Amino acid sequence: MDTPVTNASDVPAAPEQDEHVRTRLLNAAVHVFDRKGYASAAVREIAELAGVTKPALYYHFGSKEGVLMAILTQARLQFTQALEQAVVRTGSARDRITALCEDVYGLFEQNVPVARVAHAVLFGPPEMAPPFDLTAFELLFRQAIERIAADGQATGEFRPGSTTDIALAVMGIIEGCNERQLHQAFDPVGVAGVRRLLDLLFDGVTSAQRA
Amino acid sequence: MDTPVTNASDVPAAPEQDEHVRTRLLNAAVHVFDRKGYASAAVREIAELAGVTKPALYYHFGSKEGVLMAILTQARLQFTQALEQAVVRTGSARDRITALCEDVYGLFEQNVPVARVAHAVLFGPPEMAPPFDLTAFELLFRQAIERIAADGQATGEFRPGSTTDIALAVMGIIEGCNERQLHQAFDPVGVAGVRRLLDLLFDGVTSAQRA
DNA sequence: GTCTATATTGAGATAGAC
DNA sequence: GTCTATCTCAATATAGAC
Repeated sequence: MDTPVTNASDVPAAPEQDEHVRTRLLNAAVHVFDRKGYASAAVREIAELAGVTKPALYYHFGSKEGVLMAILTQARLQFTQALEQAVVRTGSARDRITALCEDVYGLFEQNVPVARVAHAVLFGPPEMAPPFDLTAFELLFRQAIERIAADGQATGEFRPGSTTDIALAVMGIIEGCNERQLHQAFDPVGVAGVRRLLDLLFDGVTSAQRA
Repeated sequence: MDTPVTNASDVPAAPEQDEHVRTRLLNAAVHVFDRKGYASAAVREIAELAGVTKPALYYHFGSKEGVLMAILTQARLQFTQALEQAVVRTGSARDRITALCEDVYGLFEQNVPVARVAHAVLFGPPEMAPPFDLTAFELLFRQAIERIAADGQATGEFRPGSTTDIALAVMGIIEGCNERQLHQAFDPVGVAGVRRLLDLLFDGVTSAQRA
């Protein structure tokens, strides 16, 4: 409220908030897209939430679609970068897969609104938003698991078999956990739950392994 | 095309199709909702696809929302009924769970458009459509698996542990398989894939079970 | 860069004839 | 029950001042 205005040289008057208008618009858009859905979201509401008016939004992003594209581009970059960093690890194949999955789960946990918007676009109708490839994340994730699984099979830690099947099983479990934190009506399983479910997959449900 | 018109007593003129208007509207709505999404779907397009005009739709369903509700109500009934029938089975716990999952996967496989619409509503923004409880299916599915898993633990077929964890792992794998057939860009794994992934969970990924 | 004011289009819903 | 014609309103986007 009564913060003194610093007369920095190239900083224009931003009396209320330090964030740039562009950032405020993006945050507001994520919030509104998340609650109303992209199609039902009103540009007016986004602008008001950001404390500006509609023309400011159109000045920065060109269109409502442009706002969504900016959100998705940023999210895709952030997620893939975090995934690439998480891939390089040492230890047993089991521990490496577990750590990777915990990272991915944590990534969703700390970005629930963006993840929900991205999830809606990924699984939403193709004619709603223009084509935006979000499968890169899925591919990166799957190939990382497949590579670790191949290592595990080479050392004898894992039983032989299709590494793609292993990756699909792991990703299914993680996807299930992620959807439980994306959906309001379900209780999130938490990181501990992720580890328990993965242990189940590694060790098996039955009491005796078959031939 | 050239089917002779039967002059049934109380059947009004339906020259082109035998289906009642209500059914044609529902099918058309599923198709349009699936492609455009509920919010972006135009009532006019639904009516045209069904071969009628807008007032006919409003006569039968009252509103665009009413059409969606009719679709979801019918889908929920159909899915829960099929699930209840699939639960009662005999054999080992492993076989019962596998058969149940194959049934659920097949249910989605044979109703992809409806499943996509339902999935979009379930995971879509809460303020878009009025609240419609689709979690009943999830609950029914989970409890069925938990019950079978408890049986398996009682007979010693399954290792002791949380039956909820077993259910969540199984459902995650199935949900992953279902999403791969709901999404256009992924290759469906098929029923054979479902079985392979479940085998992986039952037998475990590692070569030796730990204490 | 951001505003006020407005253009323009499209969609949900309805009135009333048949 | 289904149609033609229309109402009403909200939403994207823009023009032009400052």
